[in-house]
Amino acid sequence: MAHPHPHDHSEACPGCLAPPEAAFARHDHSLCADDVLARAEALAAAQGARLTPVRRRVLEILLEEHRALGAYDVLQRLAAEGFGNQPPVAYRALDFLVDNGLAHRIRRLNAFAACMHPGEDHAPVFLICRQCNHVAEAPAAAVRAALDSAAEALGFTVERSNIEALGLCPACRGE
Amino acid sequence: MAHPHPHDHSEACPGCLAPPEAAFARHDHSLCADDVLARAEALAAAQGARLTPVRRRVLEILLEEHRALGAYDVLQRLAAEGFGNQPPVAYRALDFLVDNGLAHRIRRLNAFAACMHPGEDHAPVFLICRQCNHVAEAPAAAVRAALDSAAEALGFTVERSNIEALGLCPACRGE
DNA sequence: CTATGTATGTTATTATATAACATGTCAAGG
DNA sequence: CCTTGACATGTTATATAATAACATACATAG
Repeated sequence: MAHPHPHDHSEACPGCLAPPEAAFARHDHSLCADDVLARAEALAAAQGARLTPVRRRVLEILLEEHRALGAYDVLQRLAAEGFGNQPPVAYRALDFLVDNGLAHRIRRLNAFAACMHPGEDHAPVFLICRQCNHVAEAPAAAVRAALDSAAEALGFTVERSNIEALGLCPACRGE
Repeated sequence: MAHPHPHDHSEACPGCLAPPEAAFARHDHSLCADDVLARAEALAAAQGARLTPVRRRVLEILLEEHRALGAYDVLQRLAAEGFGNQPPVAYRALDFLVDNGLAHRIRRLNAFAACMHPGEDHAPVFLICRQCNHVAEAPAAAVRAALDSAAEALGFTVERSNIEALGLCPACRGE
């Protein structure tokens, strides 16, 4: 985690949490990003999903940024790089990533974030700092279990869930 | 719960769960609605919040319907009844209700639902049936506790949260 | 090669939400 | 009584987010 690197971020890093404790701590995000990208590629191959240039690029963009990005933010980046500049271009790529477990949609923000645990079949919980807008993907098997059992008590079967929390990250809390 | 009443619904009822088990069961929703409305009024008075005609009407509309309503759905109803017919009219009333704990926003649906437990300081979890679109507000102290502890492990303080699950309600699961 | 499924490009439209300012209402203090 | 200030509502306009529908390209199995 302490490593010389051309792309060394000075801010806290949002979604990363190779060790969960590091989610909001300063660290070299590019290492996570590289790792995630590699795993995403392997995963896509394994699933028979085609990680085409646009899709891959969108994932890279999500990984670069230290927060969730709106579809139109992504689109702007794509357009600047010679990809299509119409909304469906961004939405299609984002939908693909979400459908294949490579990104998450954060409904509270109308935004998207790269998944930091592709292929791990995790139950993501998002912690959104209202101050600095950083987003962390927290491990939440326990939360998901509680949700399942609350639902089961009512005879409801959970297929997908989104669990999002707004609050203060450690850094902003300190101030 | 088995009671003669002019407004006796034939469908399952969404948000109600005086006993939680009844959430998706058939029951006379109008009793819940009346009760909730009365409690909402008391609550508003206690908080010094003004439950004006539009606001009250919006709450009634939310209580009538057996699912979450979009702001524009509500607006349409309001307009038909002689209230303003511009988006801010609906959004302001809805925002008021949400801010005062009388309604919830369901982000997955871009919609709003009346709170079935006004004033109880509950941690709402929403169960959304993808088949019939009914929405239930489940008790979820355990879920919220799990979320808090997951967040705390990362040094994150949760202020607000939205926990939503998509799946199949008992009725639709049976088919 | 060529047919077929999938991906992308493009135009247009729909859906959701808010900014900004004008007008009205109502109750507390003069 | 009246006026003033806070809050609520009305209204115009616009911002932001998402999708429908169709055309074109492109890869790959047959």
